Amino acid sequence: MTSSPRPLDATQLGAYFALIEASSLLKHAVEQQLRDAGDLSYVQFQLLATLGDAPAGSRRMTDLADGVVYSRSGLTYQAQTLEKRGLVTRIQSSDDERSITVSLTDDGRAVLAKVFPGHIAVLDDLLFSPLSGSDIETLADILGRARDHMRRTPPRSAGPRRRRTTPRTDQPD
Amino acid sequence: MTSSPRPLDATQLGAYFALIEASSLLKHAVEQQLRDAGDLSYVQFQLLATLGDAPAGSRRMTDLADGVVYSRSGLTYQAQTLEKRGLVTRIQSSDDERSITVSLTDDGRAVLAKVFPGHIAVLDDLLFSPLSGSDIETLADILGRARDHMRRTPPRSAGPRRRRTTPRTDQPD
DNA sequence: AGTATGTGCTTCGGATTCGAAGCAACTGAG
DNA sequence: CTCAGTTGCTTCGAATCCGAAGCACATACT
Repeated sequence: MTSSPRPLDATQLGAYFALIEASSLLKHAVEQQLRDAGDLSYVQFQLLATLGDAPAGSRRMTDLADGVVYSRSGLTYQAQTLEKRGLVTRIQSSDDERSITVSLTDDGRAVLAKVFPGHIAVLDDLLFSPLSGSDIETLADILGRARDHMRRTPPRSAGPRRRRTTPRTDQPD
Repeated sequence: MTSSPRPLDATQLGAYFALIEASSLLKHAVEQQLRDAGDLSYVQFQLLATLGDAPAGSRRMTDLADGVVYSRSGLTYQAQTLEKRGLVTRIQSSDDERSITVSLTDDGRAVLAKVFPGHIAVLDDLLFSPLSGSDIETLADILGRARDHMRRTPPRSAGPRRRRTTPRTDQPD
């Protein structure tokens, strides 16, 4: 069973490790900056930033969770925390009785603004400085494609409801 | 103070988000695979893999922590867990009385082997499949450079080891 | 040698995390 | 309308995580 798992070639391995290491190192550094610039955790920042980017500064809980790749329960926790700090509000959607709309408050925007310059500085220092303009373009392109692919690929073996996806080999459905 | 923070241009933003999102999505997916293939968390896998890669299948705690970008206390916790499961051993270095050498056991190697094929499958499906060979090469190159840069850049404002903390205004070194 | 500093690891306490289970509102088929 | 299945969110319990503090060995400076 553990026979030749078709080993990744060196390049693939290198790309994989570089991806994981780079993102970990970057996240770690950013986390520190955020911590002492505005007492925010990385997720919290991601949430505020996502909201700030949204059309009306607001999004549904679920969309937010998907956006930052987070568990729903985790998001509930963080949303409560952020609400307590007055950085976001949570109101029930009149449209959908069970849906909750999270919105950025003015305070939230303020914190975001306060933290942003330092955030960018870290990115410049750590991520962009050793790369050329075209490197960055290329990176955005390649990783963008990878991300899009992952976003649209359902979790392996977790899809209990694949209506099609499978060429009805045993399940006519 | 919050005046024009010199906004990142669209490409930079795109690269940054793509990096974070891609790594998060990938990590998440891999985590699930590892969980039900060998009941390992991502860090645990990283640790075993790092050890498996090491010359004698062993490393010092500190090096291990740096390698996977983890806190020391977190590593202590995981090392204990892995030791309890018999996947690694921890022995004091005879050389350095306070240093601990973590080594992969045969069981550890077995688990690693058991989990590896599925791990690679996930990588192929999610990360590599939408990329060309040269994409992967390029990715490895660019991210590799970024990672190396970050590894050698000390944490901002964490003052590596300024001898006196004071800018020799009174201390002529 | 003798003291100040540095290094390696663990313990401690508290914050965060996630999955599973639960609840309420929606949806679609009869 | 009514029932079964979904979907959106929260609660719960247990695992994990990190930084600060602590401890013991090592090294440097005098």
